Amino acid sequence: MPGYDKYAFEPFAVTVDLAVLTLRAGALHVLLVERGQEPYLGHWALPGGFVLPDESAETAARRELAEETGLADVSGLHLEQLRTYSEPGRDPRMRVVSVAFAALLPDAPEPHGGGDAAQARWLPYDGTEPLAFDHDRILADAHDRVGAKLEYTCLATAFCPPEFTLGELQQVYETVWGTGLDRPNFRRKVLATPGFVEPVPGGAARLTGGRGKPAALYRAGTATTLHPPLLRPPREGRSA
Amino acid sequence: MPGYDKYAFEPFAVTVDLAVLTLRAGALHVLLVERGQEPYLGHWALPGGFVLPDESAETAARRELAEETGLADVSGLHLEQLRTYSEPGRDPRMRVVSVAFAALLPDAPEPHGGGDAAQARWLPYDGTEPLAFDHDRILADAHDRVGAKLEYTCLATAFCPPEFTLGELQQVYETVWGTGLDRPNFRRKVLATPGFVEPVPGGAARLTGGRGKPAALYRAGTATTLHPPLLRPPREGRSA
DNA sequence: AGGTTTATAGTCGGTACGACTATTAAAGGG
DNA sequence: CCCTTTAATAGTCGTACCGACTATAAACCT
Repeated sequence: MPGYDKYAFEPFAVTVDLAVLTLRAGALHVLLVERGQEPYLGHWALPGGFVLPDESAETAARRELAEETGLADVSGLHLEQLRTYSEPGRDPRMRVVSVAFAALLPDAPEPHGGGDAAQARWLPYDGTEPLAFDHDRILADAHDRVGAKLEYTCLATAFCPPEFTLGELQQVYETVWGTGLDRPNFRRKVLATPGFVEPVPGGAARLTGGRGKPAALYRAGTATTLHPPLLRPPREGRSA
Repeated sequence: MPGYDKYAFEPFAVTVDLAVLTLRAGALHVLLVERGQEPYLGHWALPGGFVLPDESAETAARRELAEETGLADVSGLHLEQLRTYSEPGRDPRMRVVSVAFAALLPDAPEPHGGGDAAQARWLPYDGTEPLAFDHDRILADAHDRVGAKLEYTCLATAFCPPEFTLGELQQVYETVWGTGLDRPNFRRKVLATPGFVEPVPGGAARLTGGRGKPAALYRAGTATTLHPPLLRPPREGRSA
């Protein structure tokens, strides 16, 4: 290693942790794996793994995403770096620095333990999961980040299939934020934002399994940011 | 290392890189160090260094910040993790994963090479600096992040001394965004946001060295977020 | 004193958004 | 087959907020 004193630094293990979020039946779900060894044996944890020698953290994250979800093609999925967790004691065995990512998926099938032996499952997110290591904090940070980015980006479409209704898009906001939104106002706002969604030409209704008037279908537009933003309703609970 | 196969991972060097920003004479400046060895000998680079065995990245960043600026107390300065850069080839010597931070300072004295031998200097930021490694990208990301956070947080006060005028606060926005703002409107917006700033009781003027009516002094308030946000004027240059 | 400079106060019109009502198009039940 | 139910879509109204602009106040300079 020319140029570096070989004792000037401590070598670390570098891993990625993934907060994989999706909407299932109107509720926010997160992909978790059950730990098969100590520490935290039997606890739920975020999927993740080591960064390989020739990988960037982003590459490793996408590889892990494919392995853990069992999906054939994860190239189109939204993957976003959250931040890096590096507290000295966060893994009792050794010094591990973990780069955390959030991944957003349309409703996906139950994973059948792709690469890893440990079982992976979708579990509903309620903000109070006790997870292994500092993973509950990572998950909470992921939720915060996604909720904030819904306000000023077009990120919500990452939770939707290629063609979706405005009602489904609204469900994304309501589920992530945990609030209700007025339907006509939401519709007006989304349609008034150029490039957020564009109508599917012949898009009458999807195969109508439901009651009521079938909704028109839309695709994600080309815009990435919302100007002006779509602000979530201010919390009533002003603490005194 | 119980529980880990000792060959399951590659050890990495973990460093922190700092984009230290300040306002000097109405222009955005960044703290840079001149490299004293290959690679990039003689190039400007962001200050930074290795994360020590018992440090988190945040702790290492604040230590480096103190060393490089030469400031006695950096505990009150705003320090924010940007993201982690981990491309395999970003340092030609070895595998280095770097956690990048942005630090915001009120106008600070010229650093006199605190801990490191390499000279550190404030240089004006114009967005086109060719820096060592991928530091120009880190710096651009820092600028983007700070500009975005000015919109929906009270971050601007981190660039100001403990007591400041509204004109100085406006200068922060104008300098970071590179746009002009209407002074009465800016004033109305800031004062209408509860907790953004609070007036200094006996705060007439600062030692008035300037011409014109002396401005009232304010301190940073307790609020951290701006609801509704203070949006930057939309860019006119809609590319075709 | 008069003019310059900068801070502060106030006005006015347009846009956007929250709350609400009305209409339309499907499914289902008697 | 009509009538109810359900959900999507259309439209209205008042207000908060924001951009653009004008007016006043308080310092300094010559």
